[in-house]
Amino acid sequence: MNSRRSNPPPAGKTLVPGASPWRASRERLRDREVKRDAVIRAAAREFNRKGYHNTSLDDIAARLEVTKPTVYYYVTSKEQLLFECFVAGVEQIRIAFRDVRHLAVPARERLNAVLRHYGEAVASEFGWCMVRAEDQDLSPAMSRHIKSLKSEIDHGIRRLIREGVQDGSIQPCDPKITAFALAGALNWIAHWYREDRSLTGAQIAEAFVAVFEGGLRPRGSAPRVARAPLRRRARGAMAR
Amino acid sequence: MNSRRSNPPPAGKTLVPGASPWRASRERLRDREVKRDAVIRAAAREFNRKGYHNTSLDDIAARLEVTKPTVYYYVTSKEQLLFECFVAGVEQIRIAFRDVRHLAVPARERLNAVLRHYGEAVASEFGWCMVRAEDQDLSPAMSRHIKSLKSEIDHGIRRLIREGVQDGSIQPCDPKITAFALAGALNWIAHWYREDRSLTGAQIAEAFVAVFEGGLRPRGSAPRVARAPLRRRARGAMAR
DNA sequence: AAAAATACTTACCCACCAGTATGATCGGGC
DNA sequence: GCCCGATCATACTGGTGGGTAAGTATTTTT
Repeated sequence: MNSRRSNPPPAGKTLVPGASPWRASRERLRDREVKRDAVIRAAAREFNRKGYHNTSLDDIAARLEVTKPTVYYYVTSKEQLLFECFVAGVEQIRIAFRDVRHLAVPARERLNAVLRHYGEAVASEFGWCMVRAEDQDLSPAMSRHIKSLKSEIDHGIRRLIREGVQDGSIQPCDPKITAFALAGALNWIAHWYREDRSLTGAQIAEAFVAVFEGGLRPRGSAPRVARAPLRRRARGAMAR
Repeated sequence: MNSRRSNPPPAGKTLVPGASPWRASRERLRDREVKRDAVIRAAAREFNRKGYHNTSLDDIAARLEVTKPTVYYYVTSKEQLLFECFVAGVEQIRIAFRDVRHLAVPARERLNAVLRHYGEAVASEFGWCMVRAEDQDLSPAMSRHIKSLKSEIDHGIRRLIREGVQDGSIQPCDPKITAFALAGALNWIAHWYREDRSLTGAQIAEAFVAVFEGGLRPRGSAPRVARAPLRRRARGAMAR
């Protein structure tokens, strides 16, 4: 492959974000962790671009200007690569929960803060892996682990909703179904955010929270909007 | 749509939902369309269970108690199989738009009706394929076709939102981001509905619409809930 | 300087799978 | 009885991609 190697004086490439650390590895940075991180990050980028199954380890290696066995030197399997990306993404959300736990504000405010960080995490480079890590693609052990982490987050959201309903800051609702709606909307960001980057992750999260909070129906002014008939009627043509 | 078809004396298997029509094919049922439908339906089920890439055509064939070439007799490629499943799912949503178009009710009501059918479609057997049909997995031509259909639905939702804002039935908001939030929440149903079937698709859709409409913040009573300080503060620990 | 650990590479294996060539079987029309 | 076309099976190919064996260069340790 490239076999560049020993490039001491030249290669003054400061540090391009997507570049490979092998380039300047001649000098220092004997740090294994740094390289391992680079491998995982490269994997995340490729998974994000082409999906897990359409990305080969040769692709990832090529992106790093290395060969496949080198990737295996830092990682034991492809599935571990996906798992690490997943954990990297999910960790941000767990931190958000921790940060918010001991705040003396209504539960709805705490929930909003978590959802904002959630949205940003999904829009991050690991967002795709976090959201799309399928249990089907992973060994039973890792599948269970991932499910457990996902469940933890899900129940964290439900808990905040429940607390909000109790302290009156959130409209009475079913915590489970509401949590699914909120998380689903945010998770889906990973699907379209690659192609439409007109907003930052924080802006999207903020806008979503605004939608969740206010709802579609107008508030205050214009209280009653034609309590029209209809409702329950467009049936028949639908029932496949 | 289903299989079955005159079941004379033998093969008295009443009618298992996931059964293969080949079973009794000994008699007649020379109907090509019926079998083709069964193939696509079986594919949808397998994709739903194990994902597109983890499902081989041998799996699908085995499920039908047939061999792979038989599947190819009714379908030209694996990607076409996915495409057909996608179209089957998306068609239900397009019908919902058509049904609702000429209704003399506020746009929010029309939107709700569409969203309800949308949710039911996602919870249907083709929901997974519709939602997860990745452009990455398909040829450029089919990818474009799918994107076009998805975009059509997306813009249909945006349009209803825009009309709702104009006729006053929907709170002023950004149609694009709001449509993403709504569609995302509904799309995500496909991810968890396989494991948690405690509710029907219609019930879920109804509950989601209620959340979208009302929002989290309580209405009417309890108007101001501790306009507390905080807000914008849990930073630093997050910026990874 | 020799030995050992580190960090890679080249070259390979092999399981799996989409897709196909070929041919068997069966029903119906003559 | 016989051909014909529709329907399906057996048996194969070709390519891809995860994973590995074994060797090489470089640095560190003793």
